[in-house]
Amino acid sequence: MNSLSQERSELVDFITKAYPMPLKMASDVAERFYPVRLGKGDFLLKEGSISNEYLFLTEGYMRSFAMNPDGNDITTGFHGPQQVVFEITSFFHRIPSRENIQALTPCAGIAITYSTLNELFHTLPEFREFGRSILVRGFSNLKSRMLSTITETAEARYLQLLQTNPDIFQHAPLRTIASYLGITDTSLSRIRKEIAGK
Amino acid sequence: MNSLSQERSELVDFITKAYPMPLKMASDVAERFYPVRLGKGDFLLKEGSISNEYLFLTEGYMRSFAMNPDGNDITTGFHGPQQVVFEITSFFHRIPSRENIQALTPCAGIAITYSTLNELFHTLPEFREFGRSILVRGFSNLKSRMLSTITETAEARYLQLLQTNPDIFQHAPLRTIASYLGITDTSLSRIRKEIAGK
DNA sequence: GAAGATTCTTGCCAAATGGCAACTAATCGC
DNA sequence: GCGATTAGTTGCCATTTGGCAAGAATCTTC
Repeated sequence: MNSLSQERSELVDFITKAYPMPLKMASDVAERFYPVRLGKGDFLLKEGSISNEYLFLTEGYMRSFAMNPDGNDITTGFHGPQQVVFEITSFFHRIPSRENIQALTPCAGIAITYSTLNELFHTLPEFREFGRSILVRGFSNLKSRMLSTITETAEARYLQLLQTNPDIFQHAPLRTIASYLGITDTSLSRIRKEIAGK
Repeated sequence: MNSLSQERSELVDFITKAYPMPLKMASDVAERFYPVRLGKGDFLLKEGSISNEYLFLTEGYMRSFAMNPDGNDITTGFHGPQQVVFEITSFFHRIPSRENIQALTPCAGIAITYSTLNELFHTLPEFREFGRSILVRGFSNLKSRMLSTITETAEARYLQLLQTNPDIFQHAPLRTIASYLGITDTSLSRIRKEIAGK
């Protein structure tokens, strides 16, 4: 596992790539992040509580999921290294989350709390641009996922996920991936069989 | 049609509800918005150009849509009075939009440009909180739409849209609503027939 | 108000996906 | 390593949705 200072240095890179700012500013920000370690299956966030950590993941994979009325869990997102992980609605509105965030593998990262993040936004106004860029990126990704969900077949979406996010297939069970794609595990199994036969 | 000053006053209300801030600040912001009028069918944004207006719609209805490879247009969103209309990816990344935004009815609103918005963010740091709240709201809505798209039947999504956004049915053709729901106009027609028979 | 365009509906059949249950394969805990 | 649990596959059939084309209804436009 990387040392805390290595993790902070990764974060500085990440911040300055997302929005160019003085290195000193990015470093000051990174200093405020504290280490977070999660075992496989551990929760970063549980349904009903308020998302209060803004986590920069450096190692491992996580997923977000919601329970639907029938009691099935629906994967709403996957998260990997070099990504910011939190539940936006709960975090910014300060309301209980309807989603869970759970480690698929052992995870390492560094985080800050909601109040520290706001303090940073306040003392370093330029840093808000980073916050905005994370929001915009997430929003854009979700928009394109939405479009592909309503226009493409499950097979096409599966192939696209395989191409853009191959790592996930090594860490998440297919049942989980199926729900992310909006289909049942049975259907995904058949789609894979169909593809394999080609 | 409302006067410009009425529109600005609506915007002040909207801003202070989205994020509490001094009335003076909200008024100063609203002063910078200029009127925009669109006839039915007019475009606020055309695919390939950069979304450069941050529009607060006061009257009328619009839709966003993307062309899919087969040449069909897919509605990605509907917009009504008291909503902010722009294409986030293009606007903030300053890249050509893959979406169009078009007036479904005659529309009135007030707008600012990208550069004026940034200028306001710079001179009134607190106003950024409003910008953030608009992003978070849009993101949250899209997340819940995404979840319902992958978990619910087309009929359930139709009924939900009918309940949460009934106005749209008076202004948008069903074909347009069908693509928003991720189904064909044929299927929507059958779903409506099915519901009517109950 | 008549011709033309657009929108909506319907019939027919095909394709995609789901539900359930049985079965097999892989993994976990001890 | 072994029993128990979890994950993945498959068969059978039902349901949902799509594709296409024709027809009906509605709306533009002159």
